[in-house]
Amino acid sequence: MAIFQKLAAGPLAVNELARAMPVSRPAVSQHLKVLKDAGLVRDSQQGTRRLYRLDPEGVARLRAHFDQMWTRAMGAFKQAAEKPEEENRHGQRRGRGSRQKERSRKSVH
Amino acid sequence: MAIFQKLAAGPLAVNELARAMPVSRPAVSQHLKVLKDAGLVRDSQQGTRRLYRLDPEGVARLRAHFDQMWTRAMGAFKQAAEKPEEENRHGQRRGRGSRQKERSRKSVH
DNA sequence: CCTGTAGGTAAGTATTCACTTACGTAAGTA
DNA sequence: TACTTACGTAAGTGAATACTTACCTACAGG
Repeated sequence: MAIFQKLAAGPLAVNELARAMPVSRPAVSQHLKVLKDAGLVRDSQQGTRRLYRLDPEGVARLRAHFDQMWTRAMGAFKQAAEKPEEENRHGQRRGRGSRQKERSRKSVH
Repeated sequence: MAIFQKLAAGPLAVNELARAMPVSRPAVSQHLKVLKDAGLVRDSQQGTRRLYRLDPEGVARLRAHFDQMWTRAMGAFKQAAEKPEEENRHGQRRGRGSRQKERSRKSVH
């Protein structure tokens, strides 16, 4: 997020980013790779340096994704608050005499 | 996030959540604790069970936080795109003859 | 009371993460 | 051609995370 926010101010080379942060340059490179894979930044060769900048499209996509999540969450929530019937007071019975003491799924150890 | 989204559909007890997930009940409890500390969910005793539901206020706060981030980022970005002068073509010179081979800050090991 | 269901918490462990150092390569520059 | 700056990537490592099992307490019903 720190990198993301710095890039918001304009394109920067890896070195410039790294110099303004408490971590090494390779660390920054690795973060940039993740951001790039996520489509949040783009890079361009610029002589021997490599300029990174935000990718507005990717950012917009992510933002939309979150917005949808909040909206969905609050929408469904409000709806559930209006009719507090249903969705409750059920579901305790276990599969008929299943005596297991709360076992895990998964776990193969 | 999975828990969050399930809760969006309405209040649920820990058991009900856990049954719908690939992890154990205690794991769910721990996540709920984190969500609660973050102000995203609230809980209420209901007989022997404990119902968890989203906390609209906390959710709204987080949402606002993100919105602000997107807005700031894109705002600054757009502004920087309009005047592509400055903010570039500078910053390569190192402190005059500093011969260190790229050292780290931090690292005390 | 005694028993069974619900659920929080402690302790231990495997997995994931974020960094670091060490190299290796490309592009400008003398 | 040799040197230097800028970067990416591999390998290794410590710390943080996300689980698991094992307990322990609270409430509800017979």
